[in-house]
Amino acid sequence: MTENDKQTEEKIFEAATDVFVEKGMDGARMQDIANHAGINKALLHYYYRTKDHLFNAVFEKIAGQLFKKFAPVLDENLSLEEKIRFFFREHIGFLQRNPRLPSFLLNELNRNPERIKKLIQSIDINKLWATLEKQHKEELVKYNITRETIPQLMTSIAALSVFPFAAKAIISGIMEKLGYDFDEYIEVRKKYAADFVIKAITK
Amino acid sequence: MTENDKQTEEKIFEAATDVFVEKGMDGARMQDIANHAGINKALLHYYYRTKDHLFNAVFEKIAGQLFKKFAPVLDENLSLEEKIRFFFREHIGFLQRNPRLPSFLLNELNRNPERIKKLIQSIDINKLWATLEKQHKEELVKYNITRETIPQLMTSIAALSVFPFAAKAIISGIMEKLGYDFDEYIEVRKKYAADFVIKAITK
DNA sequence: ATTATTTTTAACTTTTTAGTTAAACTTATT
DNA sequence: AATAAGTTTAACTAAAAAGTTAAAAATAAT
Repeated sequence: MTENDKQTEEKIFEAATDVFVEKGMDGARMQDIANHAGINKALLHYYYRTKDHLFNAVFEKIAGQLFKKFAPVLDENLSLEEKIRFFFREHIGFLQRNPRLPSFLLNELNRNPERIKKLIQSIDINKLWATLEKQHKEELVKYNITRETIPQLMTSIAALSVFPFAAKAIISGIMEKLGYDFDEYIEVRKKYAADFVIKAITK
Repeated sequence: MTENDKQTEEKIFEAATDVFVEKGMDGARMQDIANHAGINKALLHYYYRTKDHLFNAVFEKIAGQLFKKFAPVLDENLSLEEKIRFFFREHIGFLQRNPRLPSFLLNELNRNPERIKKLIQSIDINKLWATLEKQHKEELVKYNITRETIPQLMTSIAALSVFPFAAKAIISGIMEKLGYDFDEYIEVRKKYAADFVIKAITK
């Protein structure tokens, strides 16, 4: 009963996640989601009244997942370099398991900027900088990191991790042509990106 | 007559570009395009039989524009460092004028990977490497650039330039919250990204 | 002026898709 | 066994959007 409820509700949710992530809100079809879940449209609407409801549920879960990956890195008890390496290993690892999330999220956010305010509430850059300053006071002098350049640095780190997946279609196409494998390229990238950033910020 | 034809055909094409780039193929409406062009739907179909025809025309032009920006940089008579600075200035400059292209292109390519083969034909990485090796034989010893790491380096450069625009909605949201301006952030980025890369690849 | 071309008007068809409904059926609960 | 909840079936409505049509009006070409 309640067990069963959750089973099918989850089946629906997972199917919806797959379809929305692949096709986007506009491209997704309720019938397609029902098929993926192995049920019929009537039951789909029985659980989620409208496409919007379903989409919002999916979107918020996904957005939460991706952003939560960023935050706790700074709290680890590691040196700055180790944190950077840790971040790329974990974050790229997460994206390996969810390669289509970046493209999906970036696109839906660009189309619907209202969604962003909610997400941004959870990010407090001032606090982030405070943590960084406290934990790495002595270390920071070795690096070209100032309060002014933090946005540039943060977005650069995000870019190096996220972009290969956001542009996966093109990059894997080029890789294939060169006889390389996208998955290998990504595996190598965990270290390359970390080295790249550390080198770039070291005085 | 023929003059007029081109006028309205261009009007349509520009309107279609605007709408497709903003809404994507699935989200765009033919009626909306007609309105933007200041004409009616009948005339729109008179010039472009179907939505698909119109979209393909728009997509190919845009994709061509963006990729052409990458290639000719290497042919300039400049040092490697100067080329890197030149690239970020030019490429980010282009994206400043066309901020929505990255999100649009990445998304449509991910949804429709067949399109990619056409685009990739125009890129010849082997030739690119040959040019690089020839023009910078002596210089290259100063840098951590090998044939093996070229894909990593190239995608990193692309990432640093393109990602801020692909993620503009989020980044400008965060900037706003911090009292910074996205446009200033981008202006600064032309130099920051160049310095970042040069520092990262210098031995 | 006349003819040809472009453009508008406005109603129309067709297709696709979201969402509804009611009845029958199945499975779990008591 | 009886009741309730979950699920299917299949036909349906309503709305949105693509695409069509034919006739009238405006504009350009000869």
